[in-house]
Amino acid sequence: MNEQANTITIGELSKQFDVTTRAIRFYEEQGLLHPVREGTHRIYYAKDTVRLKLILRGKRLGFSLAEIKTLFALYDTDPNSTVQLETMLELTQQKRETLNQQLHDIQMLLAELDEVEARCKEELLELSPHTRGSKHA
Amino acid sequence: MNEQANTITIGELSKQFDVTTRAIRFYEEQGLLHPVREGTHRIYYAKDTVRLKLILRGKRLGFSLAEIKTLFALYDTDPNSTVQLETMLELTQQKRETLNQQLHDIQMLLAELDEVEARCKEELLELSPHTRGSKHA
DNA sequence: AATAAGCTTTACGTAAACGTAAACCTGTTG
DNA sequence: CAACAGGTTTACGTTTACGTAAAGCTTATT
Repeated sequence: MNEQANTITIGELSKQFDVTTRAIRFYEEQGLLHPVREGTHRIYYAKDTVRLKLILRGKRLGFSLAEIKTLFALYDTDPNSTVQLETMLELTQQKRETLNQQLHDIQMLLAELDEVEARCKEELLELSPHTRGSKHA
Repeated sequence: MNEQANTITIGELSKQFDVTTRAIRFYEEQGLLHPVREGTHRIYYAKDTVRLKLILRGKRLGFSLAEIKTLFALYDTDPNSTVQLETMLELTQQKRETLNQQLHDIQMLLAELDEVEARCKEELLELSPHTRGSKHA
């Protein structure tokens, strides 16, 4: 009867985000997740799933787990130290630059994909002229 | 006096793009670069530097070298096969989806950075109220 | 009680992307 | 010619991010 609503097990979390339990435990090992224990078992709250979502987003952007950890530090910083706050602002600035660089890169790549596609479709038209409706060559 | 204009050595290429010569040779080993040989030495033409630029851009976006290689295949495809052209279109479509996902991820992250920054600046103001012009706490 | 499903830790294996070192060649400059 | 800068191959080492067992709990169900 121990069903604490809004908590889930590692298996459920695993299915929700389509990552292995091994990966989830590894993220914890690296200090990216801090599930509560119920006996020996891990239980995850909503805030943990938010974290996991952020981890996966970071990974999709090519960030290392270490980098993601420093990003988390931004959120978790104790807001009582002026120095820490200023350090944090520097960090956000750095990340911002990285992200803007990536934005630029993506736009370039998308443009190049456009070219390739256009070139490609042209040649397809040349290869099958006047044969409206005929699929495959 | 062997100065073929518009060709460069591996060392020069290395400096231009701030990558090690080891990395450059590794990319060649993986089939991403194909420099001409002059005796035993590698020489690079403009098209090679373009390739390297693309490699680095891909890496910044978190693509693996293998994925970058398939991207290159898009450019190099022989435009005589309808099947190949269609395969290519599928590939560009896939990459496009990945890139759009990344675009979305970046926008989310940037928004979150905005929040962190705002929160952070507010707290800095609270910590040093009325003390206009005073740096460092 | 016994079995299965799901959890736990521990530990060795692996692919990717180079780093680093050794040992050698080659062109040129003092 | 000797030394040095920069190139070459070969090969083993390293980090990251897990995969893949193995072997043993724990909890629900039969």
